[in-house]
Amino acid sequence: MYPLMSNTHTPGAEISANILRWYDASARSLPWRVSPQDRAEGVKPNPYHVWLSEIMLQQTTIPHATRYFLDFVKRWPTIEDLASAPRDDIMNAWAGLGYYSRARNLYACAQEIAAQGGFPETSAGLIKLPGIGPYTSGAIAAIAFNEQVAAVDGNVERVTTRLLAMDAPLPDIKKDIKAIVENWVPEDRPGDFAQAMMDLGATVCTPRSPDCLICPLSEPCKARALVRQTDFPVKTPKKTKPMRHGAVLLAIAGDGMVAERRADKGLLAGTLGLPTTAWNDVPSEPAVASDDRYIGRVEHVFTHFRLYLDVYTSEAAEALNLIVEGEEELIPMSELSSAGLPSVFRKALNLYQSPRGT
DNA sequence: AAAGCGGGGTC
DNA sequence: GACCCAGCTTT
Repeated sequence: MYPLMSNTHTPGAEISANILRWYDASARSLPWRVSPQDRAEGVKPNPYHVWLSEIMLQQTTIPHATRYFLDFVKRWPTIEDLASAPRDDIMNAWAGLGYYSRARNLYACAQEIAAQGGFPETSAGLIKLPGIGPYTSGAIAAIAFNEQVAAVDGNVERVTTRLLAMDAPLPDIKKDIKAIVENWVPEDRPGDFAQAMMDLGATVCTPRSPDCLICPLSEPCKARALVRQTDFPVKTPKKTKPMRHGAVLLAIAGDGMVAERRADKGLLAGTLGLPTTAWNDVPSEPAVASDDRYIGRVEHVFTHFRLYLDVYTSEAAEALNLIVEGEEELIPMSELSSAGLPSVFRKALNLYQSPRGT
């Protein structure tokens, strides 16, 4: 009846059986996860928790995202709570987590789901929602709704390209990997299988030093047979990051500091920002003489450039060619640490509050 | 297909 | 320094 399952001795069936056996004994315990034992007893994952964790974990490590996840579910226990909160509250709570379009899409997605009365329960329905792409739709559908679908993230790419010694570079073979892994997804435990593949990649089949001696897939692994484990996956080379330079103003007025909500598009879109100049490709001359109006310089690495930012106090305002983005707010100094500044501005603030050499 | 988009950890 | 991380969206 199921062509792919007609032969239980296919490599795929063996792979899923071995990895699920390993997962039952070695699954990581995570706040948003239902353990394989609990799942076997009928415990269902909370789709809201699965979705929220998946969005937070896009290109983000578990230690970094976990605190945010716990804060969010405590503050907004249901997706309806999240959907009815002010958008800036979500933006501020996301500050420091990065990739802020995720926060904007999180809010938009929550509102769509609340309006629909609940989550779509298929990957085809999920992928239409903002912030949910090929990986996340598969992950939520498999983990929360047991759809027989593959969730191919960086871990799964690594495990699969090693297992099959796939020489073609990523991201060209993303779709090939998805099609291959989809054939391994077991009928009865798609959610556990998805999490098992990710756990294996994160804890055993690691990027630099895979622990093949404890790997449940070491026997069929072609990369191991070739002793070329770390040659996979092959990736197209990345461009080197250019440098940019600019200045930021710490405008202290009375008991507060001037900040502004940044524009809805582009870098750090929708976050709370400090007044800043344009960020240029060439170093600019100091706006004021080296005196007490100049605090120092901070460095921050973004996805596609490295920024050097000179930090000045209020008195330098007229000397700087500041960009006016939105409506200014005066944030009380006592609330600044929890106001939702992204990391680059937090670094500038920290330099002022605890000066150090540059 | 390529570029834009954060931030922190590791070796 | 380079690489990695439960990638998505826009061009």
